[in-house]
Amino acid sequence: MTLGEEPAAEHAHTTAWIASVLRGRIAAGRLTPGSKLSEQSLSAALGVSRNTLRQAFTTLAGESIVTRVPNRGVFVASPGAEEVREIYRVRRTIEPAAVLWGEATPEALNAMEAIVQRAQAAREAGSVADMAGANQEFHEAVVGLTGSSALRALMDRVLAEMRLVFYAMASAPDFHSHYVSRNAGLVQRLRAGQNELAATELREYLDAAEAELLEHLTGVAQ
Amino acid sequence: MTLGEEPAAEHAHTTAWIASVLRGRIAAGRLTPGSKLSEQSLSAALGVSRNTLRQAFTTLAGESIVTRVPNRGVFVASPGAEEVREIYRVRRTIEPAAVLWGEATPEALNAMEAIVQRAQAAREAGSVADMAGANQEFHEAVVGLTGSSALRALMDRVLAEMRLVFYAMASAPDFHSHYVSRNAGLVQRLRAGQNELAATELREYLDAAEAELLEHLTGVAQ
DNA sequence: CTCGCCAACATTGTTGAACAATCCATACTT
DNA sequence: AAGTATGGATTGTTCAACAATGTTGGCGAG
Repeated sequence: MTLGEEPAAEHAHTTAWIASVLRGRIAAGRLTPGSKLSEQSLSAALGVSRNTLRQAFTTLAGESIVTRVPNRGVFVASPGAEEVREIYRVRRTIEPAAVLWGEATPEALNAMEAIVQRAQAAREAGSVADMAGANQEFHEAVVGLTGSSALRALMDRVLAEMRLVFYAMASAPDFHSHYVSRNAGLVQRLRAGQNELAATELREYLDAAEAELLEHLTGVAQ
Repeated sequence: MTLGEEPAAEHAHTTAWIASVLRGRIAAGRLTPGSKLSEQSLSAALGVSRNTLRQAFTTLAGESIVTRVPNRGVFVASPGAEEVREIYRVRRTIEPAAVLWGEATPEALNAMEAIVQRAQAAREAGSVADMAGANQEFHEAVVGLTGSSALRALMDRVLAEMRLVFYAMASAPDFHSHYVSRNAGLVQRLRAGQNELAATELREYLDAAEAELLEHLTGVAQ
């Protein structure tokens, strides 16, 4: 739990294990955007060969969690304004499509409503992290309506990049709380079978979120 | 050295180079679905170390062009019925969304129309390969309307998997020719600003294509 | 004093060999 | 003949080395 790495738990795929460890550290904010991941130090710290670490790097680079600069090394991705725009291009495409054409079964809607309630509870408790987590879970559930694992994986990557955006921002504004009630409204629309209305509202939602994020991003940095 | 691999042109990123070579061979059908990619033979044939070949494998596995079975090796992916369903879940989500909400600029429409004409010419010339290629290009252009490189990359992967499906089929039916005229109609709808109609027609289009493919697939194999 | 060149250093990219772990196939035992 | 044991082959991982490239510092010229 400290800083040491002692697991040494022989795993089938050491490379996948290492990749997941790094993914977790980045997601948890222990490795901030822009940090350099030195092969030498990391291989020593994790107790694996430089070679397997390298393999883990290629998988993480494939997930665009990490960027590779030739002969310079790998760095934790530090998304800027352009990356944010790209993120919302993706979200504005697949999320409304999911609510419009996805299979909103009663079970799926119940699960989404449960997530919304968890987000509301977290908001009232003042736990920003939990609220942000529940919010991301909600949007993942939205994409899950398509039933496609590939789209879900893409959304995972996009949300991971979103987390990096938040870590890269100096000041962390109250970004999620505005949107919790909108999520609740979205579920209601879907329950009523008003999919088209839900889709257009979600697109406006995403437009607003992107604008807010971009404003905060360009206002602080660059 | 079987057939011509002699370049040995020192490339900046050997691993990326090797990955693209394998990608090309698979796309060209020289490596058919299910084939085993032996580390020993391939590393010798390509003139690279087993270690770098391994790294190239991880990138290809990330693109799901290749599947890795622990302690058994890597094989060219051989998509079955379930994979086809997944492919069309993705396509049925992002392609209609692209025509519905994407920016169909005049230049983009002109480019799409040019692709359609190339497909028609190939059909009349009887060149199935060219027609199939143009058809895939068309759908890539459709996704390109979103302006998102990530969605475009996803579509690339999906189309690569589609190619594997065709290679895996014993008999190659005339699959694409039915749909060339539909593509032309789609462009017309977009030119007229009838995006919603275009989207619903595209969804029906994709439904029909999936059904036809599944029928041929389950009829022949399994 | 500043600018540009140059050499030493550090890091990454790639290779080859080695060993453990696992799977497959053959041959052996009962 | 059926099940089991043994051997070989392939993959997974590590290590040590070298080549290629980037960085850093100092040096001298202007």
